[in-house]
Amino acid sequence: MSCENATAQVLKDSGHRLTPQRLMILSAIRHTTSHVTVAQILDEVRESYPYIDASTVYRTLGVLKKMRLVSETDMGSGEAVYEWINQSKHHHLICKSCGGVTLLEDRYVASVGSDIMEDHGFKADLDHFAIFGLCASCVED
Amino acid sequence: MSCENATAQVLKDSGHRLTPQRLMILSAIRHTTSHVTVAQILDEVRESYPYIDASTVYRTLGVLKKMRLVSETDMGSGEAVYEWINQSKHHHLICKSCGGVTLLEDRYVASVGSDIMEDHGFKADLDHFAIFGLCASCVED
DNA sequence: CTAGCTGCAAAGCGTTTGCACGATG
DNA sequence: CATCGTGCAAACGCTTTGCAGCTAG
Repeated sequence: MSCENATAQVLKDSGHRLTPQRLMILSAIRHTTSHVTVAQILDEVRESYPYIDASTVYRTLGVLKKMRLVSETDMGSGEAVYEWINQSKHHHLICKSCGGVTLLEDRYVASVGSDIMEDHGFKADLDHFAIFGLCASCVED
Repeated sequence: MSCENATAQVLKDSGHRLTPQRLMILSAIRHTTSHVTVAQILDEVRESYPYIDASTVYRTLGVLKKMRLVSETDMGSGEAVYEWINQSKHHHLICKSCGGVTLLEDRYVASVGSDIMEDHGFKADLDHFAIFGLCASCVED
């Protein structure tokens, strides 16, 4: 039993159909440690099923987004990245120089959210943040 | 003497040419209280000079970005927004429901930057942040 | 004069949409 | 068997690029 089985059930229960394509897309998203692009999903799925179309991936991601099973983040310039929403919130530090991605625990950001709520009544969506900058090794240059 | 004169001098000093188009683009950016899109710049400049091309605007913005005179922010889905970089840092709260934009003072975010630097050696670029969520009035629905 | 800027046109990119066929429940 | 999902193709919107002519310094 693979780990995306539970998700399959959730999809089914919500009135969506379970197709091979969707299972493969699901698998591609869950079998990465962090975020994926549509291109990466396509590459992976095409290894076993070459006829998958980008529109199918986008439409499936649309469903998963609406069900809050995946998050979409625009990392600026170009493709959006998608990530499985799980219990342990985290964020990403993206180096503008080398493109490296570091995980950042939620505690760095969490307090900001409650401060904003208190002062502005604004319910900030801080589930997944992309923070740009220069990583430790690139900052030396 | 208009307020973009100083900028004109900076451009000149850095070896760039001062063209009427650039002056008009400069004016369009500075004469807004907050951020502008390329489309808005085009609209404004075309009122006095209808032949301006989008590529000219993009190229000028590229120069201004490289000189750190304007910041580019991807507010997700669609056009990037550009903003004059000035002394008073701030961020934007963008309501996903009504699209309203609220200014957020820098102090909410500033401490996060130093924390990240301390723990990860990552120099986060937090000059201008776009924070999505639900504004006070939309959160009630 | 001559490097750099412009407008035009076209291409590029990620994403969305219309449509008829096929599969799911 | 009715609906929903798919692949294909084409369109979309924002942005970038090649190019020949023009212009600022």
